[in-house]
Amino acid sequence: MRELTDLEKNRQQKVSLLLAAGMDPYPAHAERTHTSVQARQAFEQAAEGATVAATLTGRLRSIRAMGKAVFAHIEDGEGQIQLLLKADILGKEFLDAFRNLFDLGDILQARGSLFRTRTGEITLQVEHVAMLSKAITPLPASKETVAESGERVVHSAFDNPEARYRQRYADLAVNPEVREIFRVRARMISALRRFLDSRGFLEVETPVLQAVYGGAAAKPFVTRHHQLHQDLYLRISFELYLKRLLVGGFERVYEIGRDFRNEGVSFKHNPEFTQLEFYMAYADYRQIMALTEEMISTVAREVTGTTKIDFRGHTIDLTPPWTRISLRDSILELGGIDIDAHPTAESLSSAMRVKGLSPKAETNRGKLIEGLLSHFVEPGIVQPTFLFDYPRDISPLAKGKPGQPQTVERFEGFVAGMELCNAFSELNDPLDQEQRFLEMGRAYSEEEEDRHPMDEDYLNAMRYGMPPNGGFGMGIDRLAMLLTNQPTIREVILYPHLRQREDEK
RNA sequence: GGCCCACUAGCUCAAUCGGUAGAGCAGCUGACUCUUAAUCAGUUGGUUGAGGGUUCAAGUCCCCCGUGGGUCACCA
Repeated sequence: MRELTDLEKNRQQKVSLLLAAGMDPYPAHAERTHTSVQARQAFEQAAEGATVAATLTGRLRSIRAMGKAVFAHIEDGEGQIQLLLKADILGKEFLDAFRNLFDLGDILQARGSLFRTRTGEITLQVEHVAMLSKAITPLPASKETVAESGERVVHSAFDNPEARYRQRYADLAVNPEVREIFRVRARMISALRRFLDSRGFLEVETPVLQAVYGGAAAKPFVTRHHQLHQDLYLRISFELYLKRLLVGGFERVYEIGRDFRNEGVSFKHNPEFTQLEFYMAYADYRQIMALTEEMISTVAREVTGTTKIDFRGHTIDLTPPWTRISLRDSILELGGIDIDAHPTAESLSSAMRVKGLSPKAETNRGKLIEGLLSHFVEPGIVQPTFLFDYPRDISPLAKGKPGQPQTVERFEGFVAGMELCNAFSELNDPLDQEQRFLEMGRAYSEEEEDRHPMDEDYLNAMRYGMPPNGGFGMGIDRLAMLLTNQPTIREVILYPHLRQREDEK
């Protein structure tokens, strides 16, 4: 265990002093009659001159001691409220004890009556105080003032990202705007559920531990079941399990849960992230596209009150309809290469070299096209845009486009230079699906980690007959970034993955 | 995994050309009964991320390691 700092030792001593003074520093029971917001409301609604008694609880966030009176603010789940402790009410001895034994960060309970100070602030005139939890470690010191412009100015803000993520509890305790991000995130997820529930979707849960992983191109995390002597993979997508349910007769299903991908970490990638996937029988990718823009604009309106959101200096208008452009047209327009004129990887590679690009050798046509997409198209997309009709050889679970052997009915939604969602008319032909699995298997050598196992059971399910359906997947964290105007995924994940520190090993 | 940047008091940050490590807040002592970054006076607090090297002298220069941030690669 680490040694306590001098500040902490000092506070630790106050625990025994509190006990000696007959005050339990960590009592089991607390009382509260009002939250800070309720107290203010009660005072404002009471008749002029009436006494409004209240018992409040919260964390001590500021103390201004001035002789025989002490002003302080406590903060509860809804905000801050001021306390006034006066010697002529509490007695000089108790006021001294308060000043000696209570510190910033302590959680306390205060009983008294509400009044308005000369400066107009509704304040609790305190008649009794009890400690609810003595804080040993001081919270990171930060103070805030309100400038004359009305803008909130934070002094000595606790804003070092590493420290904030590693001690998210301290971050949340001192940065109310961080708490707000996670409130918005929670409202966003319940709005998504409401939207899908109201359209007849059934929420289900499928295995996180899987013997055969699939549904996306990603390296999995491997774990071990000791009793069964079996390696298991943490899922990289829900897709194959959810579509099995369509075979079983559920026509509309969705799942919100965690996916795990053993890949690089960046401002838009965390090793574990929250995904929404839904599958809708008898819909194709065009219908899913319409449902997508409706869902996201509805959720944005419910959560932020508008479909025009501010994100990193842009105003993004999520109001339907979103721009629709085929992948071919977008690459032709922005990159000057017509992918339809290049049916082979070789031909496309040479066209790319003419444009000064250096495509990797031994890669398939689809991956080259994907490279063109991320090079020419993705970074420039600010307003919500659907790119549609993707290469078949990077979409093994999507249904082919009639008459176009190299293209599948698939779209991705992009906003603010980020891929937000991915959807397609799902392949439901078991023979075709088996072919695709075999093609994917041939595309990688035995050693390559990207090589994916054949999912025989999934083919079995499909042979029983799967209704035609449209499927959809979206990174919830990225939507949360958008709706909370945060530049990195770490700001919208409570405990983003960080390397373990040497001194913690 | 590559490259760039950062790491100094509990928190936020200074420290000129390599020359005694400082400030604000927090803390501690005291004054003060309408304050709100309260104010005023005094004061404590440091293995400068770890280790090694160069030098009379290293927070500063070099090497190596750690952690983080950014970026690239990777990511049907």
